[in-house]
Amino acid sequence: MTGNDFSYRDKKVMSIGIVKELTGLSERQIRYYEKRKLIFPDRTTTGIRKYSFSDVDRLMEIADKIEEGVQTHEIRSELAKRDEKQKTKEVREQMIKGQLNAHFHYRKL
Amino acid sequence: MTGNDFSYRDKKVMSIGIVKELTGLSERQIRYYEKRKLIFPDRTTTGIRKYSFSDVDRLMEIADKIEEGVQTHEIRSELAKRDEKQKTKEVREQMIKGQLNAHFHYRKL
DNA sequence: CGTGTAAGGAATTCTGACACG
DNA sequence: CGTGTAAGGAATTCTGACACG
Repeated sequence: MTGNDFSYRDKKVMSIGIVKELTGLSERQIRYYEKRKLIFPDRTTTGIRKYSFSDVDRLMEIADKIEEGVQTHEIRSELAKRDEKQKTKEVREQMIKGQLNAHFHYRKL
Repeated sequence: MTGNDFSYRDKKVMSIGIVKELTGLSERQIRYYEKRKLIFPDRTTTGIRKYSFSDVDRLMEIADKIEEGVQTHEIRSELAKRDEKQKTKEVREQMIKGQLNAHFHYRKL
C-alpha cells in the first residue's frame, strides 16, 4: 500500500510513438504483436494505446525471438507461461504480506 | 554503463496528456511552470513535450507549494538549489565509480 | 506469416492572445 | 501572478484494406 508496489516499471504511460523510438520497431509491428496477443497495452478512453517500460522490454524480447525465426504463436505461449508463473509469485508474495499484517496489526482497532 | 544508471524514473517519455492525468494539473498550469523555469521537459523534434516520472513528482511538489501560496519565483530558487546539490552529488558518485574502474581494470587492455 | 503503405478521420498538442485580477 | 478559454494549425494515432509471399 505504502510504497512502490510496482512503481514506474509497470505504469502504462507512453504512446506508441515513443515505444517505437525506444524499441526501434515500427508502429505496424507493435500493433501486430498486440493483435497476436503478445503485448497488452492500456487504452485511453478515446482509444489511444498506452505502454509501460516493461512493455518496452517485452517488445524487445519479442523482436529478438522474431528475428530468430520464432513464430508469434510460439512466442505467445512462452510468454503466457512466464506471465502465469509471475502472477503466481505475486499472489504468494501478497499472501505473505497479508499474514504479516494480520500478525502485527491483529485486532489493532 | 551497464545497468540502470537512471533507469525509468528520469526517462522523458510521457506527453502532457498523461502528466495532466497523473498530476491532476491542467495543461495550462504544466506549461506555465515550464515558462517559469520550474520544470524542464524534453521536446521531440516536432516540438511535443516529453516528461519523466520524476518530472511528475516534481510537478506535484510544485502544486503543493503553489497551494501554500508560494510564488513560482521562490519555488524556482528552492528547486534550483536542490538541483544543484543533486548534481554535485552525482558528480561525486561518478568520480568514485571512475576510480573503482581505474582500480579494477587498470590497463586491462 | 509478418510487415509496408496510402487513406480518411479522430484525438492530441502547440502557440499566442484576450481575460480577470 | 496564476490560470481559464477559444482559435487555428500541425503532429499523432487509429482502423481496415490492399499488397507481397
